[in-house]
Amino acid sequence: MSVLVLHRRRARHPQAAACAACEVRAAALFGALSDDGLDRIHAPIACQALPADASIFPGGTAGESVYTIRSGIVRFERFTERGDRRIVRLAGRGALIGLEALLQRPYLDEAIACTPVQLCRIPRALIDALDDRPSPLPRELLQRMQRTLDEAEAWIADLCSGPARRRLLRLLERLAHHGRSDGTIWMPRRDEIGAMLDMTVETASRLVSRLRREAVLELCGPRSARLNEPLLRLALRTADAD
Amino acid sequence: MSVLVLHRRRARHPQAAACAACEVRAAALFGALSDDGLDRIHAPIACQALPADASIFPGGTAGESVYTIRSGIVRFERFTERGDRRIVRLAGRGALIGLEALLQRPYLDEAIACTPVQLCRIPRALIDALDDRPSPLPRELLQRMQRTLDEAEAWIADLCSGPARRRLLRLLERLAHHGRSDGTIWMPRRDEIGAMLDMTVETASRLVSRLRREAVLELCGPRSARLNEPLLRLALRTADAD
DNA sequence: CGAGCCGTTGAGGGGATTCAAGCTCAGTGG
DNA sequence: CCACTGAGCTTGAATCCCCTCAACGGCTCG
Repeated sequence: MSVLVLHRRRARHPQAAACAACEVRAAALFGALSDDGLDRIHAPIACQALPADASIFPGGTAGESVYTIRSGIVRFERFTERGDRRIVRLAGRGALIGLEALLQRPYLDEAIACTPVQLCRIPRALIDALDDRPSPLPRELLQRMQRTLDEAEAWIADLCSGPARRRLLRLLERLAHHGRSDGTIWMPRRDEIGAMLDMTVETASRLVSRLRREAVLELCGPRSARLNEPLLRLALRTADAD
Repeated sequence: MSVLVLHRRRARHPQAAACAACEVRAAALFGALSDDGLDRIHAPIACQALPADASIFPGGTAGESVYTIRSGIVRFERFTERGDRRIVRLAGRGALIGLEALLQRPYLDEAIACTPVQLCRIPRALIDALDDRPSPLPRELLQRMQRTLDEAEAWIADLCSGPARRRLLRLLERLAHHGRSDGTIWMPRRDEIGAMLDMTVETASRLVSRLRREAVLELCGPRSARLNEPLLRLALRTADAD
């Protein structure tokens, strides 16, 4: 790993020149910045090369940098609620990873090099300095998009893994969070369950019927149901145990 | 559907008052805006109520508005490459949907009301007006996050659906896009394939071996392989046919 | 050389799909 | 009024895909 610490000069900033000349610039974050904007960068950008299987950042830790991938492939790993490993994303050349750092959030997943990778590590302070107007809207938008992305990855981890019964229980758990004020939830049609959880209507129907017999679920109306949340949690724990 | 067309007044803008009083304001987009920012809004915001199963916007069309969900649940549907329907996301109260409009992109998925919903339709021009600084960075960031989200949803649609063989073929197709200059691709270990596609190492191994016998794939080195792309496409079409 | 990781292959069982039939219920028209 | 119809849900039986458990070979290490 080589660290380039660069200082501001009269004429043109050397890091700006380096980024302008960077082969992945067009695809990378600063491709959208003018040369003038690049000149304003005077914080250190660390270029690092990592071997395959090296961890770029661990999941759950406070992020202080974003990274652009100059070459190689990076995967994002997390553990499902049940506890087994799941890869939820791949990122390749030109991708900007670790965006959580911009929002002062912990990294969601562990990022691991699939192949040898070359990265540019960009401290958060640097981007903050480029975006110094007190403008709440972009930040709010970024937070929202980040949350949406979080949920998409959680969907992959929770609703696309394991046997059908567990996926359905996880879905019901989520629907409970969107519950109505009268304690009922939106109950999808069987084919909608199938489209969410990748199963056939028959399987969905069988599983729902079974949950009904187990009193986890009580149907009230065509697209409405009532959950027995303690029993749901119990069923989830049992399904996770094995 | 009721449309509120509001005009600027001397004192405080009525839409600003409406948004300030909105019950979901804390969770919604303009929660982060100051009252002063809200006063700057003078474009029409349409509040609409839709019944269950109504389409909010179709997939693939140019988006002109974002929406906040005031109540209800919305699902996002698309069709997998194979052609069957897949629900890739759910959004509930307070969520901001249709962000593609801010980036002048077509909506990715069709958004459909699961329950009766109440929405606030916010024209793109309104948000653009609030963010009038010519600042390339936030827009670039938004685009990147949007692309990441797109890929996450495509992952759900392609890599979490259907039989194991098809999921593996789709994965290989993606890895080909990240191919190295010498024509080889990064070949994941069998347990990594398992973590990406939710299958066991044994299944992954069997399928890889079979693709090798079919000459779709040729292993060269421990984590490197060469694809026969015509055969890969053929295999994909065959797997999609049934 | 034994230990451990990684990949492969086999046998058996279980879970999900497929194919099929029957059910309820709302809407329709004779 | 009531058969008719179709949509949505349920259940059964047979099949098949994938998982589990198990054993084995190649390979790199200490």
